[in-house]
Amino acid sequence: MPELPEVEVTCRGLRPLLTGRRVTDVVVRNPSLRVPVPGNISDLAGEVITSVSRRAKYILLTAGPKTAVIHLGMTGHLSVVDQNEPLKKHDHYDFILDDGKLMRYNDPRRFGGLWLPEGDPFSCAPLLGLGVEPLTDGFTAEYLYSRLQTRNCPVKLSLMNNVIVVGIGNIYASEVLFASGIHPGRPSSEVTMNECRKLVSVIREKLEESIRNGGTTIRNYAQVDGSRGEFADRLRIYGKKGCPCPVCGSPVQSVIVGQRSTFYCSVCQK
DNA sequence: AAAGACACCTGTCCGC
DNA sequence: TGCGGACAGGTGTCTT
Repeated sequence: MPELPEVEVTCRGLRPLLTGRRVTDVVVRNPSLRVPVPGNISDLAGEVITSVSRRAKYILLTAGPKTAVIHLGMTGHLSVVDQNEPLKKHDHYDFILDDGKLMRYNDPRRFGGLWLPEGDPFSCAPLLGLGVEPLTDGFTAEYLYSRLQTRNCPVKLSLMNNVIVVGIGNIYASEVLFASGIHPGRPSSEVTMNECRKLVSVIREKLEESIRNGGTTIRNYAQVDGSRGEFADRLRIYGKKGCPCPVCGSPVQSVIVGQRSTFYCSVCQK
């Protein structure tokens, strides 16, 4: 599923298609998601969408006084299509729009979620306690260093820990550690201040480069218009087990860290 | 408090 | 061709 760049690309694709549109109805076809579609989602009907934004890997869709919070899980996908678009397997819900189109959520693995919190959306369960956004000024080397100092888990897990920094998932964790020359299994507390400087700058570069390229499509992910994310062609280490390291040529290694496949070069990363 | 295991699902791919 | 097993972009919960 989508990591930060894929969610950001989805937001940017949705924004011009949804902003200013009235939601005339909400059709829930299959509410069964990891976080089931709430009954009050139909409260959105009649409201005009005023903004589409993102916090971590959550999409925030504000309509009138309400904000729907959408998570794509591993395989969730949002598209905006004509109202006569034929249904596909795993189409879960539609927001019907006043221009003859609808926004449709499809999710084969059903790991996604949908919330319509009462009151301040940032106070609702999934958004509470999230760490810093990596593309904001608050994400500094000093901040990262201070958070890594107190942990002994592998640095890869700290980068994927939403309490520290949000939006970095399994693909980008391997990519940024490779680009920073840091072994994914290194204890977090042994990462130096200089390495944190490198990490912060590489994380910004990689996420922004991916957003510019429409995100990463390995299997399911697609942009709102259905096109693939071209950053897949720019991955340097993720999924490259046995291939020559793009820097030194030695074979890319694969190891399980935190129950997730992890890719690294044993020569370039220490 | 932190880390690890596991659960939630379906689809796809690979080896036998 | 069929079948079993491994694996897939996330995250919440339970156990150590």
